[in-house]
Amino acid sequence: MEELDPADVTGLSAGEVRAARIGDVARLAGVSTATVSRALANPERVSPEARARVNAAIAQVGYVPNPAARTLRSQKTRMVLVVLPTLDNVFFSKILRGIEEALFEKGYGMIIGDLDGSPDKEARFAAFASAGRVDGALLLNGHLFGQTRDGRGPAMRTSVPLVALCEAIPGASIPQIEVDNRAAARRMTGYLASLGNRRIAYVCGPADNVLERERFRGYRDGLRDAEIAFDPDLVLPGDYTLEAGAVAGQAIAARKVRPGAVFCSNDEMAMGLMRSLASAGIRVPQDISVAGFDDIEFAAMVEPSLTTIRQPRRELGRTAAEVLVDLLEGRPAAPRVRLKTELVVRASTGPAPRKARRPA
Amino acid sequence: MEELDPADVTGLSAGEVRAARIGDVARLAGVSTATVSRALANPERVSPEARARVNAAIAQVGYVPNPAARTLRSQKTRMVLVVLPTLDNVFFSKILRGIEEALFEKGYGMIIGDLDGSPDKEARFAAFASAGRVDGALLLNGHLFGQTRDGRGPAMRTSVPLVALCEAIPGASIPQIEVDNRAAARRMTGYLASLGNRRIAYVCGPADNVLERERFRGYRDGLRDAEIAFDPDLVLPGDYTLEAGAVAGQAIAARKVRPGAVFCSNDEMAMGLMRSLASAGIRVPQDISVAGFDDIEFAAMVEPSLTTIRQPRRELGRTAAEVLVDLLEGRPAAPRVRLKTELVVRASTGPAPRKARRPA
DNA sequence: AGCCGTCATGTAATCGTTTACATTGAGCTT
DNA sequence: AAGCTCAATGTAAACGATTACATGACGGCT
Repeated sequence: MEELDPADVTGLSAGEVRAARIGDVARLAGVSTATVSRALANPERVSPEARARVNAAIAQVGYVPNPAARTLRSQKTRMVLVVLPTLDNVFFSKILRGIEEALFEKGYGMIIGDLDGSPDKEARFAAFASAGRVDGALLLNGHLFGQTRDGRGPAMRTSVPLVALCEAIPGASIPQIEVDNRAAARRMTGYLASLGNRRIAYVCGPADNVLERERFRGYRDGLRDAEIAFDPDLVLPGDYTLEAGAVAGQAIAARKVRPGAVFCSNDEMAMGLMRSLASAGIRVPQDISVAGFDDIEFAAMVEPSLTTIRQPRRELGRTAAEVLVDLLEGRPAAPRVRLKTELVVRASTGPAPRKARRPA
Repeated sequence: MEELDPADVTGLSAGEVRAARIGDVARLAGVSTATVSRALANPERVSPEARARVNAAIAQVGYVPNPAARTLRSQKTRMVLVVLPTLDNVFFSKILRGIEEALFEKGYGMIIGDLDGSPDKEARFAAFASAGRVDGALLLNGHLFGQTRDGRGPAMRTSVPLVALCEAIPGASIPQIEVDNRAAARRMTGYLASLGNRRIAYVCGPADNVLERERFRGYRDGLRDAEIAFDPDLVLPGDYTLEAGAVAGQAIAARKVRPGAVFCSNDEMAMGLMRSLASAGIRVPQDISVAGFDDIEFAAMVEPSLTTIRQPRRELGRTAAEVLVDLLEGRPAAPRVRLKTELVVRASTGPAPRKARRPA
């Protein structure tokens, strides 16, 4: 263990009494503040000699531009607000990481807005954004950000560039980065059918969720492809939590005639469901196949490991951040990006049980 | 599905052409800008009549103070930087949520700094903080934030209030909010011993991690309590990831003489380890008991469910944020807070296997 | 030689607040 | 009635950058 000087343990203490300002640099370099500013923003507009003197002066006094002054004058914050339904969900963490990475590279900071199911917070974040504290926002929720119930956001004044992720907003005129949820769900349903299943249950996410609607549509597409009639009794409610999956699992376990496969709209629910089935003595995949969606880290680690749809989460975040920055810096931005998914077959799915198998 | 006007889908468009300024409010209310400013910051310092007129004017023009101007003048940003090792870890998400919650209530915003193992980023975040973009910082990493290798942070000028969480920094003079990792690990080790185990393995976190050192000490304390000699062969390296746990599990499975219990320094590793053991046909808890640390959500959902130490993660975040705000607003701040942990016994631990049992 | 465009630089206005200091008048004291 | 205090308000100077506009020097062209 290294020795530490408690007085300087933060690394943030000491040094000059007051921070150097642009004027200090200018004086030291023998130029005007305008030249210093230009040397920083447009080096090519300043003579090499002046530039060198300015850089030397900056290094000497350890000048760091004051962001508040910059923002006040230029109206640019180099900050992005990221609005998400909840921080408390592994699904978002990797996306966030992708966002953070990309923003960091471009010199932007990230401010997190955790909605946490509260409309209150939504309004406050919207006000925050439109008060000019950020240059733009990334929306990971499918709602119409900043709209009040009466359809008129009173705090909204300035137009803030937005990019939506994950839960595409239908008809919205803002760029959207998404995964083809519908096609992926269709593919998974088809795969479950190909195992010999005729009774394929579906555990839903929240009904008001745009992304969920897409997945559900994909499920129905897949049934149609396999010429299986849609059966509302095989659709169970859920809300993307482990608990909801557990509840759905209990419901299924309690049934007399069970589905041969259950497609859960996300991995957490699939895991909760498998847990309930195990408690009820139902074997996966011998008695029932279970599939999820998202491919979170734990999906490979549960017993049995979970068949699921892999989404390029980090990529999703990166791309969204890049598109937003393009937008912010006046470059043409892709209006809509679709990223590919992948069907990951693991141990939680297998041939349909005999009795549930499609007759010849 | 509700009908949307695509033109106003963002909720952020339209309205007045330019945002109202304090001068507009002042003119409308028939007072000076100073009075408006005071009515906002210290309502009791203006007459009730003036206050009423100001409030009416604010409502009428939809005035929102410009944060950059405010910050420039007052040197307060009402922003806090949260530095963490990685966003990509469920352990942090609940802490973050607690932080976000508390900060939000106090009217502060949160900026995320994901270190992602890069010293580069650390320096940049430190520069960011000391450039005055935040009022203070919350450290979820055990490092000395902002110190460069040579011990002198060149970008560091101003002293930024800090509060450390999770990985306490020994000898540091900043407030620390922590869990008694050592006592908790001791307790768990004692519990495993009480099941009849003499050979209790330990899977480590990263060696340079302060919190890890505490847990390891607790493990040794626990061995001593049970009068079990410390055996270095029973200590396996790890880094808090699922993969590291899986590797440790393979190592253990390959041994001729196996431990009766394995205490993993976090839940992810315990889950990876159980996965490997299962693949090797070793039964948990009949052949080996496995315990984790943290009690992440998934701990209750794996098969078998995991015995672990519950940490009040959200509370941890909340408390840290509150202490920091106290510090920022000049109130006396608690120099050190210790939160209680809880031993959660689930299905992954059970009586030691016969042959491993302590003689008489 | 005179004119003009270009380049490098400087001067000073500007961004929108907060707040130190000044001013006013009302109410009290002596 | 003069003097004093205090509350309420106003005036104007910061805060620290960016940037429109002005300036001067230089070189090329006619």
